[in-house]
Amino acid sequence: MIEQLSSYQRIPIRWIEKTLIARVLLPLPIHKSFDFLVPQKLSDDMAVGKRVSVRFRDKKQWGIVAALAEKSNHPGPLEEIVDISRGPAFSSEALAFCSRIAEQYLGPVSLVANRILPTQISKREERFLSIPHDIERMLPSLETLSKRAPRQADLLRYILAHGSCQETELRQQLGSIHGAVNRLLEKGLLRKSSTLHEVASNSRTEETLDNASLLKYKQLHGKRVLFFSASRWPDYVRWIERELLTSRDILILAPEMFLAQQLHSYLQEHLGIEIGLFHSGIADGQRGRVWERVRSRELRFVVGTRSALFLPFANLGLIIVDEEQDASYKQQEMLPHYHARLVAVEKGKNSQTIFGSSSPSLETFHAATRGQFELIRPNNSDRQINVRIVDMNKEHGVLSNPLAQAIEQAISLDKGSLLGVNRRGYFQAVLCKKCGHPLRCKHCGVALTYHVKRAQFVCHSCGRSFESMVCSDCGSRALRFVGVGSERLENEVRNLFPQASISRFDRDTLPPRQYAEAIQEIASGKIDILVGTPVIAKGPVIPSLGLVGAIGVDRLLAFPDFRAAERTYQYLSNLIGRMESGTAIIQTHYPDHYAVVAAARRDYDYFYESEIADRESLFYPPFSHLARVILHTTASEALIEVMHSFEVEALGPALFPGRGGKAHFLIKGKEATTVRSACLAARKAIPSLEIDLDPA
DNA sequence: AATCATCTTTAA
DNA sequence: TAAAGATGATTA
Repeated sequence: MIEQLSSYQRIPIRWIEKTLIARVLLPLPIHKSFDFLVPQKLSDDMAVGKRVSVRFRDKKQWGIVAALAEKSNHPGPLEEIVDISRGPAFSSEALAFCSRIAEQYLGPVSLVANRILPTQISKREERFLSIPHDIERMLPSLETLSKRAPRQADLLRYILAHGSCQETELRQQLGSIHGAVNRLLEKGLLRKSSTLHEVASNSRTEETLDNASLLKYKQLHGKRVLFFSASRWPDYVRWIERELLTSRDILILAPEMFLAQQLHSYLQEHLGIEIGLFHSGIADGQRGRVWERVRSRELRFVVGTRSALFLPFANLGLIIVDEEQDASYKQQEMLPHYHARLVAVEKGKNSQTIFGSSSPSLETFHAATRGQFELIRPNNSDRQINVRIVDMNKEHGVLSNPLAQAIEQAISLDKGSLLGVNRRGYFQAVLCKKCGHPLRCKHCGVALTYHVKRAQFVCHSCGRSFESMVCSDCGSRALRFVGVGSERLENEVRNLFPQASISRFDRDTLPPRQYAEAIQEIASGKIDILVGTPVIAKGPVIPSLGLVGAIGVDRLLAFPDFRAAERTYQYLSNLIGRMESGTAIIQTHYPDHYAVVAAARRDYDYFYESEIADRESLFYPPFSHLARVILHTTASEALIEVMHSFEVEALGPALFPGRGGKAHFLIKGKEATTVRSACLAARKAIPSLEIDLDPA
């Protein structure tokens, strides 16, 4: 109170009376901000990027301050800001960046900014758990614990295997651990500290850090690099080590939560420093804490998923986007529909940007061949893998003979088998009975989908439909519908190998914990056969594997999307890449398809050459840019009208399966800016238009 | 997004 | 003709 009075006297009257106005972004899907008065008592704490509480439409609402001004254009009276949050806030640069991205993707800034900023900040400081003694002294206690307290034993084993880690990581991997941690701390078998302590273990470090043969690839020259390599993590460690010598910030992205998690513990283990972890699976309070520590520059190194791009880094020196080809980098459901790859390039304008991949996306590789990326491609494919394509036109049943035999052999050799099955397609794929090729749309080359209800073949890309079709390759009228689900496969495998232990997971979104468990089980030999959906293809090598099987790839290949072949190739090569040495078997009805053949030969260039030619002749990315717009069928005419005045093609309308009255168009143009401005103009004419630029 | 005013359709 | 339904503008 006294302080306030004294500062009162120092400031001349006219300054006090000058009103301060805050432009506030409220969590509404509209493209404007609302002005509020900043009361005198809050003016000291006020800053752009802060979260503030206001009365809006007679209700309390939280919003974010977009700007401060002295005058308002609003004719009516202004409400006062009620309070300023002490939780996470944007730095003004981070807010500007967020606005720029939202605008670029034509999404409402107000909604996007409010979604990106965490709401709470956890007060509890994360501490590191480590082991105070050396391993020999721990072993007896570990044995006694195993009998009476298996939970505590598990925990110790995890730390012994992975090195010191944070409590959050342990919780993600092992579940609820609070009690066990406290008891171990009481017994003095565990140590808690605010900095990362190295564990007295000699099992780590040597395998990667002395890999001198790769040293020649370790110097970075360009701002943008495509690092095309099957094993990348050790090189990341090198590059990060070099970057750590400067005082700039580091951001590493992984496509999925569980991959971010794995990469995080790998890097923390090999670098021995504290690294932040940021993804949507982390509790909000903890995310808020990471956010604030980044903002205060206390934390300068974060591993996370695409949402980590919006963290308030002040001075990014290095961005690594691992598995850059992964489709998860595209934000599909929520606004804005950004692609993390493009956002990373934008964010990393002044820093080193590295895209890492074992099979780069066509766009990125194409850009690299044109000199837009420096290509680093070590020749390190010395794996002993024997790939075999099984022509399912000559086999019947779910499991082919060669695959069944290979599984039997793997079991007898005590090696694990990984069976990937694609249950992703909701609709049936249509294949020609004679030549096994999928039916394709004559106009866009995209695989057709059969709609049972409408009894029509529909192209989901351009909206054209056909009553009947003949095979575009051989002219045959005989068609077949294919479909193998993971459950059916699991049953089949159980029937054939009743003595084997089999595990399956088929949800696409797994808690990282379960995923890690399943991989751990097959790595340790606890299970013989693991059946799973395409997620199991993602991740580093599992050493104990001796067999990889791909079942039902045809669905991926027949997916109604121009990227179907690319996805198939990537999926297959990732799946095969999880194995160090052994046999891989691909079951397919079209064994001659270039995506299958290229994956089997482990020949990226062959795939690239075939696919890029297709893309060019059909005018698909990277030769064109796309946007998908969703509207009510009645507005179709208006949309076509608007599109006429731009140099774009409007393909559609394609009716939405399920949602009545809604349809989507595909907008295709040579330049990204043309497509964007065409969509912008279209939204002016049709306000309810949903826009997705660079759709997946 | 939620709310309120206005215009349109619908069933008796 | 009243009531239900769709549309549109507004929010500070």
